[in-house]
Amino acid sequence: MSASRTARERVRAELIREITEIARRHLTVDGAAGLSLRAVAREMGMVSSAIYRYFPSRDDLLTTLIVDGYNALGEAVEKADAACARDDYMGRWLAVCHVVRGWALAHPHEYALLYGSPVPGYRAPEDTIAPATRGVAVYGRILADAIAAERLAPPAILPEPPATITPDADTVRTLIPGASDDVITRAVTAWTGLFGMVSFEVFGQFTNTINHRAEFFEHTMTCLARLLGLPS
Amino acid sequence: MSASRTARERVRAELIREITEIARRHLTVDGAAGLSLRAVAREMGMVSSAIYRYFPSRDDLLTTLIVDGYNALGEAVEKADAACARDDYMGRWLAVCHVVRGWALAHPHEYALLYGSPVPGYRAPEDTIAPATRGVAVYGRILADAIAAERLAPPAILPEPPATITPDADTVRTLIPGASDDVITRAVTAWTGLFGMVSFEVFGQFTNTINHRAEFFEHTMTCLARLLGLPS
DNA sequence: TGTACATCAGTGAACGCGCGTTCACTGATGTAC
DNA sequence: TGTACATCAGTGAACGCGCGTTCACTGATGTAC
Repeated sequence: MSASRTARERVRAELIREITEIARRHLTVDGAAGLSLRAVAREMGMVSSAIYRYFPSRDDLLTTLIVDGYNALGEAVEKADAACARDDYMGRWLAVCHVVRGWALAHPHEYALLYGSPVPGYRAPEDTIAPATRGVAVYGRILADAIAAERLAPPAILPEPPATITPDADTVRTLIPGASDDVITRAVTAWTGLFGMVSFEVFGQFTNTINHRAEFFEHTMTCLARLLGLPS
Repeated sequence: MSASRTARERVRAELIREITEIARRHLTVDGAAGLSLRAVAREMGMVSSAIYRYFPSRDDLLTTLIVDGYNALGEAVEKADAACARDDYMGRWLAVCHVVRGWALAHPHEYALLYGSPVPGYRAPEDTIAPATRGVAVYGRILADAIAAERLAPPAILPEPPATITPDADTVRTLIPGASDDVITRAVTAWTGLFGMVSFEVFGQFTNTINHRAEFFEHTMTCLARLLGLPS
């Protein structure tokens, strides 16, 4: 009966969900290198070999965590953007910044998994690429919208980028249609600036130095937006 | 005899050097989490317990590697800066950027140890703080020199930072005497921008996107310098 | 509706591995008289 | 200069632990006639 097959499959899906949930929690305690199938199985009340009914290997579990992480962050970014007025480009950018920072602080080890040092011995499969671009796609749309509305006015304080980088700019341009090479490089600068700031905070580089981190972050993100030429 | 004590001590110092060298090489293969005293001992041709004559624990070895890493990078930064004309502030900044990037690409795992995700279960002792500031101290001196020579002219495209961050700015100001809160926040933005860019490249975020990385880096670092107001 | 068969989940033991750290010990190297 | 003693380096065995993965197996759950 297809109804009962579904029943079995639903239990199966639920268990997969439970395993990843536990694994994710273990991640936040021991980091990626310390993620252990046996420990997860123990917490599931299963014998360690039973996990292999659900994940063919430890690396597969890790891949699932990475994909889930990108999707969780990507979805949060999409929602934050969607909650803003379409023509409030600065507001949309800041909303994205805040949600990235908030998510990273709430899930530091997951953030480290996505944007920190690569896990030794782990090679990310193709499946991780698409979810990884969800967040940056939103960013591209904000800029593209601003360009289309002729509201992007980058201050003329910078030299033109060298023509060498045009092929790379073309790649990025698929995310920000209509952007000049100059805007593209500014956009990459701002985006890496966002993650540089978040990484410094999450990885502890601001300890004993910057303490009013929310305000600092807000202001520096505004700086980057101005470099980009976002209005207001 | 004090000469022979020195002989013994020199052998000892040499062995410590050799151990850290091997450990550093293992780091570049397996990452920090995979650094193993036993593996190092094996390569030294020693029995594993012999290592304990030189390092009281694995964490101590790790601390040594971190301190050495900060010192190596710090020294490289100092030298790169020293090789520039004192009043070529832009040149000095770019020299620092290039040496950070070059060192990170040459020693990705060491870079990850210093600026990547923290090693799970490892807590950095006080000894790592001083060497950690060597690089940023150079950066501060460049800006302070430019300010003193009245050559720092940040473009007036940014709002003033909120007064809340003044206490933090004061802390940073010990590194950049004479800087206003506005300059301080720009300086932090540029510095995190540098490390954001280097981390993205070293940790693989530019794969399949940015390929002319040296040119891209050079240009974005120039952008950040202009935001800072460095001349020429 | 009832029965024979196939699928699947989970068990338990095992393989082979590596790890950090401790401890009693053997020799060799240095020191003090 | 020679000898008794102290210091130190390195050994080898052991403790107790955890890991990923395989494999033959037992039951339970579903499927087809």
